[in-house]
Amino acid sequence: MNRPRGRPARGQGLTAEAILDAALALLDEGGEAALSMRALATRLGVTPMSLYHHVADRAALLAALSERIYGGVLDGAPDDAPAEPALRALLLRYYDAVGRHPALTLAIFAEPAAFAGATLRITAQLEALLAGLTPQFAPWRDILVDHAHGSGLALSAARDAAQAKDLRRRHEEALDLLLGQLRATGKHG
Amino acid sequence: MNRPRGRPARGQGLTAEAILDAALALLDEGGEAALSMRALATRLGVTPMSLYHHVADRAALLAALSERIYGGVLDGAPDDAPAEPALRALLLRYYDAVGRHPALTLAIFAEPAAFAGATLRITAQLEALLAGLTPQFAPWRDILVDHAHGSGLALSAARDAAQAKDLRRRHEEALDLLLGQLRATGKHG
DNA sequence: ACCTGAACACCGTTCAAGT
DNA sequence: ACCTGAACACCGTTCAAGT
Repeated sequence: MNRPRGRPARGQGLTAEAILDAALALLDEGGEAALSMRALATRLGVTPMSLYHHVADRAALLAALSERIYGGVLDGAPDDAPAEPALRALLLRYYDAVGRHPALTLAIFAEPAAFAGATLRITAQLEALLAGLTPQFAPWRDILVDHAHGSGLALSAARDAAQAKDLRRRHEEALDLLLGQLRATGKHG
Repeated sequence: MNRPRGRPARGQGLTAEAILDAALALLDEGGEAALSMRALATRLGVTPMSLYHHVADRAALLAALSERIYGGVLDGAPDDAPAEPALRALLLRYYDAVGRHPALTLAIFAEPAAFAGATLRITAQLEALLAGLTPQFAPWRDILVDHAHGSGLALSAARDAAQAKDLRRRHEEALDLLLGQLRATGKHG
């Protein structure tokens, strides 16, 4: 394509924000394979190399997306709420984040470098809440996180919105089953 | 490279077996990114195109690997054993398969076509065993499978064999915690 | 500072040709 | 039947050059 080279005349050039928006859209639409630096550049109407002025490389792009999506999971959580409803709400927000962006989640699983920021903070918050409910917080932390992951990823196989809603309802029931067990264990364990 | 072209003189040419062995080794050593058709061909001392006479494409290769690894999980399970120990043994064999080949597991997650054979049979067997233990088999099936996945994948972050062993012990404890809850639920639920 | 084209070392897969 | 080289349409990333 014959695009003018050099810096564009006006100030509205490429931004990290716009790159992340487009990258997330590619990921959501076509899975990890669809998110290539070249496809991303094409979608933004730019050459692939322009991207490297705003993100270090593809791994950093995934890490930034992880921060954007999973960072939001911890926002808006009142810290004066009782532990159990707070735990339940946090887990459902996490499940929803996984379910909305399964390809991102899978990509992060394979990219240990992206497993640094928001996901660790979520785990820490989870542990803090669990510590107030049961002495055995480590196994419960794993069980609950794994369940959110697996159940959220399964959401991507839903045929339509109705089935997705049904899956979410069943996830919520299973979560309540687990939280009921946790409550029983916490009391006499 | 100057390799003789055409069919090799003796009968010991490339086999699907040898391709799967090498593919699994690449996957285990370097993750999904390391398993390219070209790297696989190089490791086997062959041109990339030779592979296509034995496997349809990369997706079929992953599906065949899935069948090899997860097919073994169901083998050697006596069907006259009581449901609970049979369930426990099946889940631990599944966990071990995931833990031994995390990259394969992750690759299959992203490749819906590979989610056909052995994994579905494992789920079916799990459901059959659970049906004898609790009326609520669907949520427990999800909880137990998700836990095996998550915990097995976490195994790949272990620094050494000692830590891996410790993680496995903790997984087993968490599994027994869940099975204890399941037993309690089954009785009065 | 930010964008460009050209280049390098890769991919998966198809095709026509060898034996 | 099974292997080959050449080709096509892709990758991520680096570099030197433009404005």
